[in-house]
Amino acid sequence: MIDKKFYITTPIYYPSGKLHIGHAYCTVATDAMARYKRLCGYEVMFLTGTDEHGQKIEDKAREAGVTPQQFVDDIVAAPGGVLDLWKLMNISYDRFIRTTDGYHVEAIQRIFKKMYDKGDIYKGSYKGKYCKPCESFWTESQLRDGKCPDCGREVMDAEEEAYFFRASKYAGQVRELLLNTDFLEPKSRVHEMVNNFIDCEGGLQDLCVSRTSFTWGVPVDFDPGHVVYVWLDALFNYMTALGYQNEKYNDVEKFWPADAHFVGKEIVRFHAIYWPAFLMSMELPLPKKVYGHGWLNFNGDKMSKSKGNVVDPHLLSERYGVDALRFFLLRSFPFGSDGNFTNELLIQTINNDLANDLGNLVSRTTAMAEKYFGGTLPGGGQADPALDDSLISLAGGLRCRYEEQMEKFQFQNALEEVFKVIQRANKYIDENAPWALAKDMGANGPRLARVLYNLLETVRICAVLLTPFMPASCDRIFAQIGAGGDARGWDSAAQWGVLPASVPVSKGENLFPRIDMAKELSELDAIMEEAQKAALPALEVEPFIEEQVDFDTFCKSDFRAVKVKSCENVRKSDKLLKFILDDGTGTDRQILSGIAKWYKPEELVGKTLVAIVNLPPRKMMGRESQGMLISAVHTEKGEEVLHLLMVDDAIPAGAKLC
RNA sequence: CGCGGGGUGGAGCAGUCUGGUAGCUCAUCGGGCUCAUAACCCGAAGGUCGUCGGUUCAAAUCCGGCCCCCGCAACCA
Repeated sequence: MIDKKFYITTPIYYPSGKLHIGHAYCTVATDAMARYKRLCGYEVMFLTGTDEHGQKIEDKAREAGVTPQQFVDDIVAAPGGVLDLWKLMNISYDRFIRTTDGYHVEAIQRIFKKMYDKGDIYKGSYKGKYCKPCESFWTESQLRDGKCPDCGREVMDAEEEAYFFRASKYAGQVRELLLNTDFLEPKSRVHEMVNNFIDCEGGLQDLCVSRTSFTWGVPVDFDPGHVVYVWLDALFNYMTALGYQNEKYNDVEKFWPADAHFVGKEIVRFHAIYWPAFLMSMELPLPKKVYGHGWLNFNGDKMSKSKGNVVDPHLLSERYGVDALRFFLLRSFPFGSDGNFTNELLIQTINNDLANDLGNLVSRTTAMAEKYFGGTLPGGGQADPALDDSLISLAGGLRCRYEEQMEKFQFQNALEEVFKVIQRANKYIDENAPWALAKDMGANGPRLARVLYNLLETVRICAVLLTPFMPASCDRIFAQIGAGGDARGWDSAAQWGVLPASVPVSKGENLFPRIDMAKELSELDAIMEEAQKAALPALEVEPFIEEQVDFDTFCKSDFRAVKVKSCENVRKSDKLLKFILDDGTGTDRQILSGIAKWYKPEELVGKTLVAIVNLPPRKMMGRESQGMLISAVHTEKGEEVLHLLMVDDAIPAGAKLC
């Protein structure tokens, strides 16, 4: 008997902030695969979730003034959170695991103990660098120029007691697994893993699996002070969610080993090396496949929060429809390699594939069925093999070609096959010119009915196969062409003539409205620029200078109170203001200052300011500036803000500041 | 020499493993059609496949040198 079970997972995402298009990409791919397998008749378990422990969450929660649990609850379960996003994107997960769930925590403790008892986990020390003021522990590679990446100060050697997993013991077995099986795909990732982490100098390193420097994690129950460090905690989610080492669920027998873990390329290492090693240690079967997909760049640049160029899936879903976004992600990029996300490509794909080809095909077909036959085709019809055969054979063989690509996770190619058929159908309309046939319904009615029927069948088959990608839109297509339940299934996608001849057809609203590219691009740019600004820190000040200045040097700077006698814009300059100042000497002092962006000249006249007066004079725009006015500067939302230092008008001109 | 990936008509990509007429989508130009969402269909122009050398009857494809871009090496999918 064929095994008709299928277990597939996404990574569990780290909820330290809002999820972005990259998370959506992986999840949509997994969802399409899960839906495809269900369509094929498999009993599917589709797992996703969140990885909620660790230092970063602890820190972020402290910043936000809430407990770590409140912090992750908010990001995961609150409106606009992870659960909402998956609901919005029509993600059909069967189970959602949070690593803070009680059953998972207990299971991890049992697993940790078992590995410890077996000797695969041992106590050692984690050598690294410690920054005392920050109370932070860093690895050699985390340092920036040999100093603390947070504060820039010197660090010292330190040791932290920690438990380690004896990965080295399994290095040989893992190496075999990677090199001699298709456990890890795409193949190109295999060499990267083996060369970098197994065949490297020193061989596969043991993995640190506990920490004492923070507390937000699964406690090691037999050694207080230690919490289980991320990967052991996180990776076993794929099994605890089935009920491994806990009583909450009971599906290990049924679904383990997993058929596929979809993961981003940055965590391939953990899934391809440590995960199998953990399982070997526990003497458990290994998953059948780890698939490392690529990343989406944005306009050729890596997406990152600090660059502020992350793409928001909420925004795009709301603007263009969830199905359009889902389709775009899987149609445009080969799943195994990086893709370059651009707004232009998004709109282009929606317009060309969905609006022009698919939407318009459905639209013209249903419109003609209504127009010429009142929505109900007469039975029979007149076939014409010379005209019909190439369409029918292409559509008839589609499921097979599609399946071949889907089984390899090549969504892009599977969709390509579907769209070849859709394009062929548009061409078929041209070849048969139904509008010409319709001019003499008496003579051509049966032929016309047949032509339209063939189109409906083609649309139906394509819609069945597009269902995993665009479930809601395909339902609308089925409704328009009158396809009932048995005309929507996997078997029916390989059969021609499933729709009854007299099926009721109705032209509904346009499935995918065409988008005005120029208008949309400029609006999107504006929105993203806005978002980028919002992502910048609210308030920033210059880092303090570490180096000390000796007192004598400081005293050499001559700061004086000065009164503004006049102030005007400098011609041909949009930055400079020219000040004539009373510095108490009786001789006017002229200073040029690049602050026109912040002040109007007239509002400064009469003010008492502070200037350094013994700087060497300097020419600016042909005028001499004899000193510099002192301002306070900081950055707000990435924008520089400046305030001139204004002091009490009771202070006489020329008073020295010291 | 840390490790990987990539450089193919104007743009974005496939093809490279398994040498043999260089393919797709978009954009451009010309034509057709009017059922349809100014959509659809046909045709054309445009590439010495980063570079230099080697193997071969034959190289985008195999081998070697060089140049350029990107990623990983640290909890961003």
